[in-house]
Amino acid sequence: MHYNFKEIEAKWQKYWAEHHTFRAENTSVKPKFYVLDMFPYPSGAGLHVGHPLGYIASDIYARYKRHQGFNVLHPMGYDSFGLPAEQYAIQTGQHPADTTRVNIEGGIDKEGNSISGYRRQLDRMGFSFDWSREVRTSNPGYYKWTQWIFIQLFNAWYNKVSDKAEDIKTLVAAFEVSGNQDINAVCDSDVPIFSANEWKQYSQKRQQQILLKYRLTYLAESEVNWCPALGTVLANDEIINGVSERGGHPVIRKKMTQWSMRITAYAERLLNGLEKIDWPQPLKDSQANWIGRSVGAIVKFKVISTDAESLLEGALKPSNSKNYIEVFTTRPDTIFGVSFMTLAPEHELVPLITTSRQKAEVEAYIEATARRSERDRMADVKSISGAFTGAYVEHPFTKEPVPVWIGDYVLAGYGTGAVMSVPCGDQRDYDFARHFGIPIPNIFEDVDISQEAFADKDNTVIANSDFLNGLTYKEATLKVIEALEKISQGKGTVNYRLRDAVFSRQRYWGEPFPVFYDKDGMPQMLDEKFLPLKLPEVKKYLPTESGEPPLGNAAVWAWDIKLSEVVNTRLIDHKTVFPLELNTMPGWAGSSQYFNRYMDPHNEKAIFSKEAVNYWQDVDLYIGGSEHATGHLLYARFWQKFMFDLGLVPYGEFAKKLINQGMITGTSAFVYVWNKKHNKHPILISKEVIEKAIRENGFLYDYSEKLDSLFSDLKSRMFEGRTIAETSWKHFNPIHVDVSLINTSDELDIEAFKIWRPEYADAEFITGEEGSFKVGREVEKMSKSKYNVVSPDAICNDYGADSLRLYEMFLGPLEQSKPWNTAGITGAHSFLKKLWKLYVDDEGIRDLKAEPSSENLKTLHKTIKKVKADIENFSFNTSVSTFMICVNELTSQNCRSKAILEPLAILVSPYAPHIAEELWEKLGNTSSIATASYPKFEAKYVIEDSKEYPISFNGKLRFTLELPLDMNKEQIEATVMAHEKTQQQLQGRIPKKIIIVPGKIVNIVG
RNA sequence: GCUCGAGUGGUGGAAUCGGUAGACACGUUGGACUUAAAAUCCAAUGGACAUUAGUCCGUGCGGGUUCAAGUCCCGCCUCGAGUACCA
Repeated sequence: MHYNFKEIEAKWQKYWAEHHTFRAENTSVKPKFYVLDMFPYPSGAGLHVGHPLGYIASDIYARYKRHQGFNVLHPMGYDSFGLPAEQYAIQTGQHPADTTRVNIEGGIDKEGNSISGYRRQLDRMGFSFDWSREVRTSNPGYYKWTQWIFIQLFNAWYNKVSDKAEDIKTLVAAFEVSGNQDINAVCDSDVPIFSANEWKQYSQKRQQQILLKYRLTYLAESEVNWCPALGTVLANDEIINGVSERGGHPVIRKKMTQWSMRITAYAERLLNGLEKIDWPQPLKDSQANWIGRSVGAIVKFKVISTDAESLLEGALKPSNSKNYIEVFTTRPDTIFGVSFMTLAPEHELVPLITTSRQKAEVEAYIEATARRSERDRMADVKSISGAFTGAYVEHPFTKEPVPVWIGDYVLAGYGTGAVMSVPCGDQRDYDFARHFGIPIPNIFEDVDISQEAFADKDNTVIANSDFLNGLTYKEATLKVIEALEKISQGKGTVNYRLRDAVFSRQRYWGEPFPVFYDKDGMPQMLDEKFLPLKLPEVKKYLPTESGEPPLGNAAVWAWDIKLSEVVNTRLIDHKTVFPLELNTMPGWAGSSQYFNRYMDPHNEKAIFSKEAVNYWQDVDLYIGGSEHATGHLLYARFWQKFMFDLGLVPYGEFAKKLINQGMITGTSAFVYVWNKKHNKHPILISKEVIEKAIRENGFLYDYSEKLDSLFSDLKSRMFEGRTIAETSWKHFNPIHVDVSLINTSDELDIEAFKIWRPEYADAEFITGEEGSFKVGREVEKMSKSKYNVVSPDAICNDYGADSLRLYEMFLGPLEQSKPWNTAGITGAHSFLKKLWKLYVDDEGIRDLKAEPSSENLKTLHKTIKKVKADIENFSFNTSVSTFMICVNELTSQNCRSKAILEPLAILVSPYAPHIAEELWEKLGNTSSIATASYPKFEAKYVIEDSKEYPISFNGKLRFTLELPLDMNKEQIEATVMAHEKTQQQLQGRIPKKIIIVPGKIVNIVG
């Protein structure tokens, strides 16, 4: 009986589905274990062999935990809202829901392509997912709860005193008692101070406007890139040199009202929480970086001189006495080095303080910066630009006037949008000062600032700074903050780089907001009991002609508060029928709580039941890509903390441990084409021919007369100051070849290639000596356009899922990126065949009644120990080697013992579950191997009584010597010194020193 | 620029605590079986010199610590990822 993987794999996949082998129960006496994968976006291209890497690792872990007696939750679903489906809909008019369904479930797309579907692809790889818990973010039954969370966020504010989110009602109650004077909340910066009485007298609309400044999700004006010609908002990377990538239309920066998430309220907790979770350090670093906590001070500079005095009196003073300009600085110790101040061009005070003389220049500058996209502005760091406003502020200590400039190196969105410029201590201030001829006072002791600024905090000694002279950075910072606080012109503060997250998208294929706008234009939440608010049908998936998002095309998209249902937009009367929100939620909305929904995915009454979340608690192991470091993984942590504040989940962090699997790259294949105009037909040259010619002759023209004539015109150029190899290769045009046309020895199937690429049907192929045509290979990202995509289906057909699983793990460390090379899979496949042969011969199951030998037991227990340790360290590649070693040893030991082979099947089962089930059954077991208990390691079988000692002389290994392990140092020394080889090495010399580490090494020095 | 990773045979990689560098596999070469191919099995495989021992060199580069360094320390180089005027 040979190893018929096709039959075996189909048989067990069917068995698992029919017996619900991997269904997790929400109540169990077993301990729980939650293994989660990042769910995929179901694209039309299907999975390639790179995608399942993480799924295989998590599946091995989940199966291992089942063998260990855990009740394992290992779910899978689809992040099925997203841009590609929408773009496809715009092009073809097909509903994204339909194409998405086909991408998941399989079928025929509009071009007649047969799509096998994610589900079938995943099933073929033998994953132990509990499919009864599948979620799809685009299903109304799922996004109902995404909308529900949005409503909870809207109904919450962040109380800094309790340091958590609270119900908005508690805020209203506080306003009614004592206004907002004593409220310490995370809110917009422009909240006016009001008393309880004032609050009560505000109109309904005014009250709502104020509350919006406190809510955890709120409407705010955000700047977007608006393209009037296309009638749409563009992402930064869709703009090149200020015009749209497609069509070249001008793009302007425009303020638009958008929903935002007040994630900044959680900045500190998101940062601190990182210490509690076992996530990869690089990922934690990048989150910490993204949050960007910096400690410094806010300093207030009084505006003292501008000809716009009336404006100062009239416009600045009443709103929070803003005849001061606030800056944020991390170096308050350098305050005596201030020689100017710079504001972002968008700073709200710029128009108010600019003098009439400078007005034209400042306005021109502002306009010029507004025209540049944010990306251009950031990309162009080198050129220095700015303008003087004509105004002066007063230095808080010296009382000297300080000129106020604007410059686009100051970002409106960070800190206060204004900086105190200390050119001697900051390179950007230094460059700006140099450029505009502003003085650069030096406030550092013994530092030369004639060439560049001095920013080395740790080696700072302050000078020329009044009461700060002689102090270090730390001392001066403390002292200056104290002094600023005394004169009420500043205070120590913490600033974050993290911005609130814009939550609106002008797209169709996303979650609709459960929001309508009342007669005042204020947002109102739908009552929870009317959720889900389903995505409406539209005729077109593009923005409307008036520039509204695609939902503006929906005919039935208004909310009737009497009927409590969605009605035709024509009925909008702003009395009982109101317009619904036209934006949809961004991609990360649906993925920010899916891990909790898996605990109780069919619950219609609640996002999940208390019982379910109390049992499953949190994710024990999460595996996914590092590209989500500052997106999904940060937002999900934010929502989890919010859910924790509401008392819905037991922990503020959703995943204890996280592993980033590396990317599997493709190995592209190239042929090299010489297609100069004087060729009658293209000439393709085998790589080995080119290499041989270069190796032997310096260059190709010596190798072939025919080519010589073609290349002669280039001869002279070819050697010009470059290496031969470099110049030579330049004259060949490499083109990608589909990797399926290449055999394991990198040889091209020429006939197949001619069929695939008819334009080369009459090409001349210059082959190597044995008639083979070798391609060049290079590692690149796996992508359709590079023809290096390998599909798991093809591998399953040719070698089976078990081979695929083993090989993907064998490729290298899970977290590392590594190239795919199909040729190598034969190693994994022949391992499985060898394994099979241990149990089965031509007739069927072998007679396995033999008593295990001590060698057999040693091999088995060595393997148990190593594989167990490897799984727990996520070192799956080395455990595959261990299996190979084990099977090689048992084969040469001629092992015929069930006592060895039965536990071995369990060890292999997490990695290659199909063959393990089949062998388990052949051994006479009637139930699935999935929950068989994991073999126990017994040290007594692996105890060695001797060791082959390496004997080194002066650190160099000269020979090895087998010695009993119970020998002590003295005995070892005596034996080694008496050995003839030792004497031979020493040649009569007396060793200075003899190092003996029992059980390890002997080193003789001298 | 900043932050974080990583550099080991022809290739993917192993070496868990400073203790025999290159496990395991691919590829290559030679052999067996076969009319032939596939499959399978056996042997060799870091480099150089010597081909009987044996010797030297070798983990990106240059130093250092140590009886002993891929591993630890100092200074560089290269590649990759993230981030980008963050005051």
